[in-house]
Amino acid sequence: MKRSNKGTRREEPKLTRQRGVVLEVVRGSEEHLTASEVYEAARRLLPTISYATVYNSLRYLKEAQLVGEITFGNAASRYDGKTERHDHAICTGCGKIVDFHLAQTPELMRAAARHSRFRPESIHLTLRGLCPGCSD
Amino acid sequence: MKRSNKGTRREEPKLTRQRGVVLEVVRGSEEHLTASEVYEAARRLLPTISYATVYNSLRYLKEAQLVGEITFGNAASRYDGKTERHDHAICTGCGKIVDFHLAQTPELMRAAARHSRFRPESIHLTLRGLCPGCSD
DNA sequence: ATCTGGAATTAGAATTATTCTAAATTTGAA
DNA sequence: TTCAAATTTAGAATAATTCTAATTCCAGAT
Repeated sequence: MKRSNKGTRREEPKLTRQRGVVLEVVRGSEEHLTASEVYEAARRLLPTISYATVYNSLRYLKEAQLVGEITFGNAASRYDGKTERHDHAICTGCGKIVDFHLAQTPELMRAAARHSRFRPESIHLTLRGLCPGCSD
Repeated sequence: MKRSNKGTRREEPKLTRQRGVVLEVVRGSEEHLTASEVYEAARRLLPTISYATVYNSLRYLKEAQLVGEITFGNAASRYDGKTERHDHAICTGCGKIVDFHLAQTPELMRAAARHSRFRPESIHLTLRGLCPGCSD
């Protein structure tokens, strides 16, 4: 039987040309690009791609779990080619974002679920502080 | 000697009438209100208050550490009258936000700092999942 | 190969949250 | 009281994202 897929896509993702380009751009960057940065880069590979398609593709790829979306404060979302679960540090000086991995997140999620009485789905952890470059 | 106060206000906060009203509204609500909800409520207490002043006041109060700002995804910021450090769970079904307190956050912050090599300032933890009401 | 229906793409308009601007008002110290 | 600085105000401006409606693409059926 085929399951519904609300939020996450179970069926094999349909990678059109433009979605492929967007994925390639996100994966190909060391940094975490914004939608508009993705658009600029994607346009170099496929000049006819539209802004809307970049947004559509990013949403599609996110639901297919091929990219991650990072949101901080009210700033523009950034997209992440790394899909394994991980955490982020953001520099309060220059805005730089760094990935890292904390081993204790599974227990953390259980603890958070216990305290909140929520049925847990995911846990998101962000460190704010100064990156090595900004702390003199 | 008087210290500079970038981001946080050291001197005693100046509570004008409108700031007082905004603070009262945020503190007086069980929920975490958006700026526009704060505006609606504030206007009932002080009908001449403007939207811009609500935003200005929220920023001022946040810097003075009298309110907290919560941001999730690309949704509007919400404001929190509780200023002790705490964490949030957000329901992926209905959007409800619940506060809770995890004892291990100080160690967590140290671990995150070690992994990222950042000089830590604060740590933010969010559980996503289904609230009791939404998980049947 | 051609037709056809659904999905995807496109350009640009619309929406929403937030910040900015400039003028008016308030405040408080001299 | 007077004056400068801080605050408030209304509305315009900005920026990120979503929506709309028309067009194009593509896979499967004929």
